[in-house]
Amino acid sequence: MIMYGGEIEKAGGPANHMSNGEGVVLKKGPWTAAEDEILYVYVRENGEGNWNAVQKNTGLARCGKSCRLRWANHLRPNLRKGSFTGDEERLIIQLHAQLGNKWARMAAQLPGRTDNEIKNYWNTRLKRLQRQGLPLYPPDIIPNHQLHPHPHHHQQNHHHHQQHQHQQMYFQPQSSQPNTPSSSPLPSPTAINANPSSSFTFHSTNASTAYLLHPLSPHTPTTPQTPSQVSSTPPPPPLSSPLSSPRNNQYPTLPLFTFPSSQINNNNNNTNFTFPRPPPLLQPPSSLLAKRYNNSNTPLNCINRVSTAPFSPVSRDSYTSFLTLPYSSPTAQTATYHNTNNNYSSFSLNPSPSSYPTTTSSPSFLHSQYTPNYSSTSFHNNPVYTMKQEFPSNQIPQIGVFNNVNNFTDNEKQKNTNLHRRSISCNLLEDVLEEAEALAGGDGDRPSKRRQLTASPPNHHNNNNNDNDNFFSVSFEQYDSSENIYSLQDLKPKEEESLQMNTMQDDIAKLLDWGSDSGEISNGQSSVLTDDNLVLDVHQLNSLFPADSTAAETRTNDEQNNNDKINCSWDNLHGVS
DNA sequence: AAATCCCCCAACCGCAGACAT
DNA sequence: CATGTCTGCGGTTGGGGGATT
Repeated sequence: MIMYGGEIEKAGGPANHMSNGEGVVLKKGPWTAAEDEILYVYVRENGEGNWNAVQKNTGLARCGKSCRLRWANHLRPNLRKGSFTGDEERLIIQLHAQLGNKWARMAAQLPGRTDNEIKNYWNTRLKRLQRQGLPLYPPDIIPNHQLHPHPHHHQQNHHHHQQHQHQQMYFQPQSSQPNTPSSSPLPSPTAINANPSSSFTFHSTNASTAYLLHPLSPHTPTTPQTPSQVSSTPPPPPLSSPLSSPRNNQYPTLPLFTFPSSQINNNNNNTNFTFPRPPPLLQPPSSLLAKRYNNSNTPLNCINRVSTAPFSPVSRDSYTSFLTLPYSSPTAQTATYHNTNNNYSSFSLNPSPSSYPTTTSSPSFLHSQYTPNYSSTSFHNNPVYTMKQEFPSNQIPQIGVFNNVNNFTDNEKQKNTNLHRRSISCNLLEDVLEEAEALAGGDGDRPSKRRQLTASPPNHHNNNNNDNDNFFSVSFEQYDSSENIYSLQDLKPKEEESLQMNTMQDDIAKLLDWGSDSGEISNGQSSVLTDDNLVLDVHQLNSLFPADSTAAETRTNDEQNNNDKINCSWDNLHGVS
């Protein structure tokens, strides 16, 4: 096997290397373009997971952890690079106030962002504010630990003595409960939401913030509700079937940050409001996706794994397929909402090429003008690279490149199409399972750490929008801004949904058998836990974060015809790709 | 112009949980 | 049940580069 070590000789001395225990010298330090290409191609072929096998199968002189990190932070599709937007920053602050240094969980709320990015951002911000003597949080955000001090509760990883120390050291101006350096100032997420039916309470010192989070309530009010009303009357449990999907129309999307303060009732300056735990996010039966591979050095191809499962879970083909298949007009898959200015914004429920930021730099091998030679010798000899070996920070694969790399046959495309059809119908079952677990009093509310939030993006690459596809067609075009009501159209009739339920009885039974199982899947995003007690509806986040505006700049005319609106792809949604 | 500071960010490390054997 | 492996998370480090002194 040819070992590719990048620029070992050039880049590093002995300190830049380590052994994998089998005499293979593994490289450390910055990744080169060639290494990226190897990793990218490998993941494309084999899916995520089993990272240690990358080195074994490709000769890439990188440890599994390094490969995983590189993929998650730089190579995976739909990464959103560049500076945080104001909305993102605001959300980060809010999330940090609620979650503390739970970067991965915060990243789950910021489509396309990685935990590392958020962590870096926060640490930088922390440092700056400390230096300037400014408070960490704006006056309208009170950190959760000040509202729900659990001085005796230690976080799960309390061994991290440094955790939150900065905040403890600094952010004390309003705290009546001193935090000792050894105790986490933040309530445990588990403690917050130990009860499946418990609600998450967010406290805000003004109505503005409350309003921002109002849409998080899945119980869309039929009449305008002031934050105080929301606070005083905890929403009742859903009257409809508890077997609900966050993707269905029960929980329409409202923009979180687009409401001008003038429209907000400012009478209540100290608002507490409560919203119930959101419906479970979609995830396949975890046992289907147990990321344990066979003992051979060759990891199971994800597609093969999928094909043997009763349902089609999500795998890497969830993105590769939509990346490689022709993009079709999202006619029935575009959800449009009015904001309060009566402007239209929209996002597409199906991933579209135009949803990819394209003006940020990308690994050169991902660009169409670069035709890599995939022979290992070319990797080794590296004769074709003329670009700087190390990428800049913003590296985003482009759709066109994937098309270049993926020469899927028509049969393969059809296979992917079918897989996604099944994925779509499977997602409802997964929700059913989740809810059933919760109703059964199991610990479905607290999925194991390894159970990752995943669902397949509805792959509308064919133009035959059959019922399965329409299942995810949600249009918010009847939002009445004057009453803050979202009416829904283009929805699948309840009866049809019920029929689907009935026809899936047997499968549900199977699923229930798997309920206690635990596993993990790869979602093509950075790690995302599913036991969020503050999981924002991904639709809401989609409304929050329209695709990188730069994407629109490079769209082709045809694409613009199809997507004359801002698009966010499913793959931008953490855990839903 | 050089030194220093600061910001940004990629990547590493250690640890713990989940799972397989 | 013990042990080993894999993975994910959070904390930390160190280099590059721009701004400032």
